[in-house]
Amino acid sequence: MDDKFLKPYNPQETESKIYKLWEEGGFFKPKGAGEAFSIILPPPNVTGTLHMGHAAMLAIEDILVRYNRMKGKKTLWLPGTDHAAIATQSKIEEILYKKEKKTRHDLGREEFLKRVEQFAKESHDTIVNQIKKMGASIDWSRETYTLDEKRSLAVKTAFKRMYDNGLIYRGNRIVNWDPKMQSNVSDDEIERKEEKSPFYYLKYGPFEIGTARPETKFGDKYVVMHPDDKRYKKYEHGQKLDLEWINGPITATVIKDEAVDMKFGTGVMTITPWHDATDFEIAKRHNLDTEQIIDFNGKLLPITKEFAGIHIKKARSMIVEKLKEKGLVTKINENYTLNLATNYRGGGVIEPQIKEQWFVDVNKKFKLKNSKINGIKNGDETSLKEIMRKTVESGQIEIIPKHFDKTYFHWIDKLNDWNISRQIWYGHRIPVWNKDKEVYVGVDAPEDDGWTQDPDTLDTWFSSGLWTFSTLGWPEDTDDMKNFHPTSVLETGHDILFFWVARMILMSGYLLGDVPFKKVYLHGMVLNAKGKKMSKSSGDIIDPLDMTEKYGADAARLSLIVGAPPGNDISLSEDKIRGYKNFSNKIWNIARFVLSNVDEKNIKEKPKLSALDKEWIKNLNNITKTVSDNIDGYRPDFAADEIYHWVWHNFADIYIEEVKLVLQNGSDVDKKSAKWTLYTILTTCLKLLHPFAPFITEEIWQSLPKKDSETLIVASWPQ
RNA sequence: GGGCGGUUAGCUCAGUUGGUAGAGCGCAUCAUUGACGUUGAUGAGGUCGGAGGUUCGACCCCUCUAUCGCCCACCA
Repeated sequence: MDDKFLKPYNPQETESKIYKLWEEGGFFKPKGAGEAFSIILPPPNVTGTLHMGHAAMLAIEDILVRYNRMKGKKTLWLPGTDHAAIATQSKIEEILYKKEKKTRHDLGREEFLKRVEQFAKESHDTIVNQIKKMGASIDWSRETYTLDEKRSLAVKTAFKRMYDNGLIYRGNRIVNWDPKMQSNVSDDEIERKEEKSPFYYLKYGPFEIGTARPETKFGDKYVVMHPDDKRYKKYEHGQKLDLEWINGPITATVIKDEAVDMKFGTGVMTITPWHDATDFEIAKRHNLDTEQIIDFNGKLLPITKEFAGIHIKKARSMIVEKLKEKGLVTKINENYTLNLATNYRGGGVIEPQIKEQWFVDVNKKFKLKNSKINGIKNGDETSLKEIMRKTVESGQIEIIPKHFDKTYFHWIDKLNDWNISRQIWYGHRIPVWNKDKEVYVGVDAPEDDGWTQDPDTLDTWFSSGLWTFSTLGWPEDTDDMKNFHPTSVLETGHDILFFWVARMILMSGYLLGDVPFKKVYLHGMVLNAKGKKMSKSSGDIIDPLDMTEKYGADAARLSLIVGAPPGNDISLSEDKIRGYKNFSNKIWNIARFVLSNVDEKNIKEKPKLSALDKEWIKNLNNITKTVSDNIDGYRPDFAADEIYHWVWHNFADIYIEEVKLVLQNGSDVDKKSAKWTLYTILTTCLKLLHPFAPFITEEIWQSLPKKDSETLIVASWPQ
């Protein structure tokens, strides 16, 4: 027996050594010609460090990858990082302002981007190190970045194809403008926050209207009511009314529209089409005038007269004062709660604005070439929405757990065109050039002079949408594409089902006529011991690096797997991780016991087995099947729990205790049988445990006297 | 307002095609120079949110209801 077993297991000493052994052995690269199994790593944002959610993701994916590799499949797990346009840029802007009191405009586009790149580089190195610490058996030779050259080519190619097909268009529409970020964001990037705000009732000629935002009301010259509202029967659509308003007399026009809720307030409202999506739709339907009241910095425009140049935050109370003086305020509800729209990255308050932007048309019909999508034949007319729906509806893509497909369909049903242009600097520049009235869209800049490129960048999810195939070399026709696409499974958090999963299905469906993956495994959020979000302010953040250092990566991984069924949030405490550290110790001591009682001559060939040992080999086969079935069924949580219990409470607590008696008092035949069986159960258990606890199992494996593979990582999975 | 989940032992949660409930932690009692004290054995503790229904039989299926959480939404 190796002397190392005389000391307790030391993960710190072992883990980096073992990881090096695997990496240098080239075991992370796909091997063989068999069936393929592929996972593309959801690329972590280069905004800092990994958290426990990432650790859980890595653990689940590594389990699937190691299991399939041991089963002999040609297994690829491909790493990468995400430039995370808005998230990264706002992070750098924050740091820049804190440290140097400068904005990005003080630095200029070029210098600012240098700073971002530098930060992204450092962040990348930290992240790669963390991924390795978790034991991820991922193929670093294929590492990618969403903003690198090949991915840029993919992005530009995709944009051009969609533009040429009429699926990308430029439109003057109402968008979600974030004055803080100085960019617009898509509907999905809006996070609504409840906020107490007074609600004002104002006299508008013969009507009473309500508003939480009096500062937008200057230009309101349309008064809208439901066509069926009997209270306002005497007013006709198009009727003009002269009335006194904030800055003097105006002429208002009556509009009848079904968008008005008769039950809300007085059933009458005025509209501000430039700064409200609903109002914009009403104005569009009736072809009404629109006028901007607030500029892109959040300051009032000259239409507001004496308030011009004042920021809306300051202006509101001043405007209410003026309204009061003029006797236009009828009442104020101080207990009103409104759902404030904010940017989910950076938290800026959204001010809807009409702006010219790029959109992906999700409803437009087009002919799908080379379709491998169930229910859509080659050359059939379809739409992006239909592709997103059919792939999941037909079961071609299976979402695990199942109930998320309802959420997914629900989202598709209300989906509007996807706004893909951003006014930020960090990201893929839109591949569109303008010269006078001419527009050029292409992968490369036009050759002749006088063209200027669109200053905007693309939504980060546009490039993420291509991720399963841009990482494999698309638009080139590579071997990796042939071998590994569609990928076997996408494993990610349920919080990015819309942002990412849906966009990948859209992009892959359109560009390849195929699905990007066969299964979507959604994991839950990692919460604190009380089931709440971990946060800096409550000081309960559990850091993956701290935990691997304190308890070992194997313990950290197990704590994130057991009790975490797909889709369920998991509450994590340090106690739980400590519990699995104890399990590591148990495994170590089982190995010590077995190896101190068994030597090479006992295991050369299979002896005649005692009745007891036959029974235990049968038990071993049962647990093997249970573990395999649960991993195959995408229940790694069950698989881990089952093997954990079996090893500890059956193998160790029962079998080893019985064997001790045999080794003391048994016949020679029974002793031989017991030694062989002990060793067989140990080696099989190391294999079964390997996907979950790769480091300690490999470390023990390295000291085994007889084995069917030099390294456990590529040993064959037991049948 | 719409959708989706949860509600099971003191705590955290399992319970994958219906056969009167399980784990971990905690608690109690006991063991001890044993491969491992990062241990082992034993035990206490639950009318499975509530009310109906289907069934020979329901934690599980159906209906209603309470409550918590999440997501979505143009109540100005």
